[in-house]
Amino acid sequence: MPPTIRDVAKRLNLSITTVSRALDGYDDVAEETRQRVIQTAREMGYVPTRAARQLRKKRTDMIGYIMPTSQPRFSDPFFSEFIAGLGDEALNQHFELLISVAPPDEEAEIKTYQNWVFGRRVDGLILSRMRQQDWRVDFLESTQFPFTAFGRTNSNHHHPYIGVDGKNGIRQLVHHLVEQGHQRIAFICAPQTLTLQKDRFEGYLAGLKDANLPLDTSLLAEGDLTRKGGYLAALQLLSLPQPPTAIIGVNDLTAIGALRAIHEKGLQAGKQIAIAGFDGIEDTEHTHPPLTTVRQPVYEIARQLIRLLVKLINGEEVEEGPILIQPELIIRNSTLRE
Amino acid sequence: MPPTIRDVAKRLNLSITTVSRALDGYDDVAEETRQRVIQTAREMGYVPTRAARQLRKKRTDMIGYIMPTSQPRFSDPFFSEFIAGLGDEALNQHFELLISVAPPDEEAEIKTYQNWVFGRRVDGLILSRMRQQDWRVDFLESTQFPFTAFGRTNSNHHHPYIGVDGKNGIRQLVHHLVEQGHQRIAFICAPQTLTLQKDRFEGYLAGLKDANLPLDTSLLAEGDLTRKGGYLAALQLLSLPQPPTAIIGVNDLTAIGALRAIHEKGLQAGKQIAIAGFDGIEDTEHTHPPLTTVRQPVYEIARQLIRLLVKLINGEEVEEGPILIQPELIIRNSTLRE
DNA sequence: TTGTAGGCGTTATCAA
DNA sequence: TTGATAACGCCTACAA
Repeated sequence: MPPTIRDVAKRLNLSITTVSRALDGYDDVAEETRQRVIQTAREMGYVPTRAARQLRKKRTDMIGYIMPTSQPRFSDPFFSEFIAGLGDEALNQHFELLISVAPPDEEAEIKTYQNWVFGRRVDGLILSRMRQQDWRVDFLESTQFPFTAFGRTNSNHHHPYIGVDGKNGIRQLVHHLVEQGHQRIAFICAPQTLTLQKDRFEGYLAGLKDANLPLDTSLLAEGDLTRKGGYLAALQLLSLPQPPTAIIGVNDLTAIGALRAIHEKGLQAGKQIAIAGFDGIEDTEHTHPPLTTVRQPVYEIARQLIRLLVKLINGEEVEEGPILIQPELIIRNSTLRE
Repeated sequence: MPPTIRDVAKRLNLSITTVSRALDGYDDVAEETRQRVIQTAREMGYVPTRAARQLRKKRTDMIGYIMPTSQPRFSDPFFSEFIAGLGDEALNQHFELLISVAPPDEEAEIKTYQNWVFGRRVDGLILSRMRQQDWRVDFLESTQFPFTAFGRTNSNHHHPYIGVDGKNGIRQLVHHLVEQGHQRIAFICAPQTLTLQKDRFEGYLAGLKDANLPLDTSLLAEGDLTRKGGYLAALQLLSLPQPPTAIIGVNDLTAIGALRAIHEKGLQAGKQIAIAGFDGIEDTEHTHPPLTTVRQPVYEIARQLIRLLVKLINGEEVEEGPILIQPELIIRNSTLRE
C-alpha cells in the first residue's frame, strides 16, 4: 500500500493539515517545516491519491476527447495530428487527456458523453467533426459544461469554436483548377450531416459560379472521409460516360483513395486528370504524384482549442467571437499538366 | 451541478444504501423498488461520481500505458496498432485506457510512473519496448503493482510478458536472403539497450552462422526505429567501398527509411539490392516495391496483454510462464531478384 | 427488504 | 504557524 498523507504526518509528528499545506506551497507554513515535509514525503514516495483530491476539489485535471468514429483511428493522420496537439498542450497546461471512441450520433456516443459529464470524469471536452445539427452542443450547453469545438454547428448557438474557412479554401482550389483548363470538376463529398461538408461544398459551388460553370450533379459522389470511400466514389466517377477531368476530394484521405482509383484506371494523375484534397496531411507530400491540397494547421488548432478550454474551465474571460482561420492552397503536381 | 446519489434517494424517499444497491444490481432489493430507482435515476441523469467510487473501492477501472517516446507518435503504425488493440480490449473488459508519453529512461518517465502508481491513477500498467536492464520492471515488482509487458528484460525476473521470437524471425529472413544469393547482408540496429535489438541481432548472427558467412562489422549500422534513422543508416551503408547487397532493418520503419535511401542512390530495390524489415505494418504492402517483412500480430498481442493484466488486477490465477509467439516471414518483391 | 453509520484520502474552514 | 474537524460522494458492514 502506498503511503497516505497520514503516514507522512505521523512520521513527522505534524498534522495532516500542515503536510498538505506544505506540499501545496501555501505560504503560511514555516520554511523549515516545509523542507522537512518535502524531504520525507519524497523519501516515503508519497503522492496524493488522485481520487481523493478530485473528490475534494471537484476537479479532475483531465480533458476529454471522444473520437467520432466506430474504431480507434489513430493511424488516420488527421486524428493522430489532432490528438498529438491536444495531448501536448494539455500537458503544458497541467491537464491529462482522456480519450475514448464512439460512433457519431449513436446510442453509445450519447452514453459516453453523459457518463463523462455527469460522472465528472473530466473538467472539459473537446469536440471535432461538428455536425450541422449537433446534439452534443445542445447537451453541453444545457448542462453548462465547458467545451470547445473544432468547427461550428448550424444552430444559432454561439459556442466557442475554432473554424477554418473551408468555403474559401475550396473556392480557391476551384479557381486553380479552372486556370488549368478544367471544366468538368467533380467533388467527392463527406456525409451531408457534417458542417465541413457544407462549408467546402459551398466553396465548390462558389468556385463554379465564379467561373460561370454550371453545376453538373452527375459529378458529385459521396465518400466517408476515408481512403476507401474516396476510392469507391472515384471509381464511380471515372466510369461515367463523360468522366470528369478533375476531382476534388473533400479531404486528403478521400483524394488519396481517388488517386488509387485513377492509377488503377491507367490514368496519369496530373497530366490526364487532376486530383486534389483538403487538410494538408503529410502523406500528400509522398504520393505519386504529390497531391495538391488545402492545408489547415490541425496540430496548432488542437493546441489552441486546449488553451481556450482551460480558460473556460478556470472561469477566465474569453474574448468573444469565434476564431476563423484561413487555410492555405498548396499546389503540387497532381493538378499541374506540366 | 449533476445530481448525487443523495438527490436520487431524497426524491424517492429511500436511503442512499438502497439506491446504491438497486443500481449495482444486488438481489436483496425488491424488484419493484429497483425499477423505481432505475427509472428516476435515469430521469435525473444520475451517474455515480467516479472519484468517489474510486476512493471507496480503491479501484480506478483504468489501465495505463506510457508511450516510450519523447513525443506522441500516434502516427507510427506500430503504436497506433498497439494502442488500438489496448483500447479495444480495455473497453471489452470495462476498463478505460489512460495514455501518456515520456522519453525512455529519463527523469520524466520515472516521475510519470511514480505518479501513476503511488497516486493510484490506474489499476495496472502495460509496458512495451522493453529494455535489457529495465528499471520499470524493478520498480513495479518492488511495489507489487500489476503489469504486463510486450517483450522481456534481461534480468532474472519472471514477470508476465508476451514475447515474439524475434531471433527466429530474423534467422529465417537471413536464410531467405542467402537463398537469393546474398553474401553481404547488412543490419540496421535499434538502440542496444532494447531487448528487441538483442533478440533480432542474435537471429542475424545465427542466420549468418547457419550459412557459414562471417560477421562483417562494417555492415552494421545503428538506427533509432524511425524512418529517418533508417534512411541515415542506409546512406552510410550504401556509400561503403564494398556496399551490402542486402539490408535488414530491425523494424519496418527503419527498412522504409532505408528504401528511400536506396531510391535516392538510384538503385532498384529487389533487383539490385534486397531490403527487408520486421513488424508487418500495413505500409509495407504499399511501398515500391512491396517490402519483405517478418510479421508479428501487434494488435492481437495488445489485446492479450490487456486480458492478462485484467486477470492480474482481479487476483485471478494466471498460467505460469511467458507466452512466446512465432512471427511469420512474409516475402515480397523487395527481396526477390525477379 | 431497507436503513444507519463509518470511512476511503484529501482539502478547507476555523480555532488555537 | 499549526492542529482539530468537517466535508467531498460513494460503498458496505451491520443493525433493524
